[in-house]
Formats: sequence, C-alpha cells, structure tokens
Amino acid sequence: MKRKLEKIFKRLYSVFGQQYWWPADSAFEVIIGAILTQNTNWSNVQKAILALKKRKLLTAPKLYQLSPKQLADLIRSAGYYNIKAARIKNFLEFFFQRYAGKIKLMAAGNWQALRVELLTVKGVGPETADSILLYALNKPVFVVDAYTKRIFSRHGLIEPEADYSQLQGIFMRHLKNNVKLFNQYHALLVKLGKDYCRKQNPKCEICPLWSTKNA
DNA sequence: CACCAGGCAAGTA
DNA sequence: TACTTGCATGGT
Repeated sequence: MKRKLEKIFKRLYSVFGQQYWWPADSAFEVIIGAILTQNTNWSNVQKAILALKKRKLLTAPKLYQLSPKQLADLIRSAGYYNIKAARIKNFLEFFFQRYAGKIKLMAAGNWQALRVELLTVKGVGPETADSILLYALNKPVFVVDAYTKRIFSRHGLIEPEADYSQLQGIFMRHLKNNVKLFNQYHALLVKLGKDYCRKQNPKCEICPLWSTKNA
C-alpha cells in the first residue's frame, strides 16, 4: 500500500502539478472557510468569504459581535446559512473561551489534544477539524474527504464501507508525516475528484489513475 | 428539469 | 447501535 500511495501521488502531481492550498489570506480565514465549505461548492464559499472581507468582518472579534441572523445573511451564498452561522458561533465561543481568540495560542500545544477539543465543538467534525489543523495551523494531519473515499473505493483500494479514521490511518501510517506532502496530496485528490471522479461521471473511466499500474 | 458540491448533527426505530 | 433526514445556495 505504501508503494501504491507514493505512486498515486507522483502520478497526480505530474498530471496536475502544484495546487497551492488552502486559498486564503490568513489562518482565521481558513477556519471560517473550512466550516463554510461543508458539503458545498467552493465557489459559493468564496462569495461568502468575499462578502465578509468587503465589510472588514473577517476577524474573530468582529464575527463574534454579529447576531446569528446578521452572520447568516452575510454567508447566505454558502448555503445552509443558518446552520453554518451557528457553527461559526460555536467555534468562536470555543476559540475565545479556550484560546482567547488567538491563533498562536491555539497552535502552540499538542495537536492531537487540540483535535479532540475541536471535535467537541458542535459543527466541527473530523474533516473540518483536520482541515483546520493542516491548512490553518500547519500540523501534519491527513485530511480525508468524500472525493478521497470515492476515488480509493472506485479503484478498489479500500472497502466501500471504510470510515474516516480507517482511511486517514492508511495515509498516515504509510506516508511520511510531512505537512507539505499532506497538503498537496489532499488537494490533488480533490482536483482529481472535481475533474474526473464526481458522483455520476463517465469521465471517471479515463481518470489518470487507471494508468498508474503501467506507469 | 435533475443532480451535485472540499459534512455534520439530530431524529428515528 | 444503525439508518435516515434536514440543512440551502448556485452552477451544470
């Protein structure tokens, strides 16, 4: 499996190149984006982020001051706006109570412990927590998402019923714990997913991974 | 028109 | 515990 994972990475990298994730100007922006992008197209999230930026509201204190209704209206384009407004509020509550609203403080300790804390926040599940750890705080955590599972399942590399932690374990056991590698690998899988491995997409048959056997 | 997108929690039996 | 449902906009 280790060899296979390395081969897949090389193949994806040669086909798609650098992905430069996560597109954001700050760690805080990554965190808000991670919540907003839950089961949502990224272009819809960008509009919501832009709406917050235009109003100079993309900071923890500013967002914390907004009412749920005000916040929901601003992030409307991201979909599920009432739920996501509440989830952002839940995170901010935790962020101020536990880390005084300081990214540096939150990033300072042991990340495994922080992961457990993040998962106690209602609205922060495994993928959101791991996205925050990897892309906002540069911790060596592999982010698994729907594309990762679909791609590996379709290629017969995992059982279709494998859960998040099992899939994550495969990557983290076999790959070097390297932030840049994990960042790039996940981004490449999303790129592959967007281009070839959508839920119903005949193009899946010409996915560049099908030729890794011979590569 | 139907289907989907960088999930998660709550409800049901 | 194991399945199902709600959440919602905007692009294809």
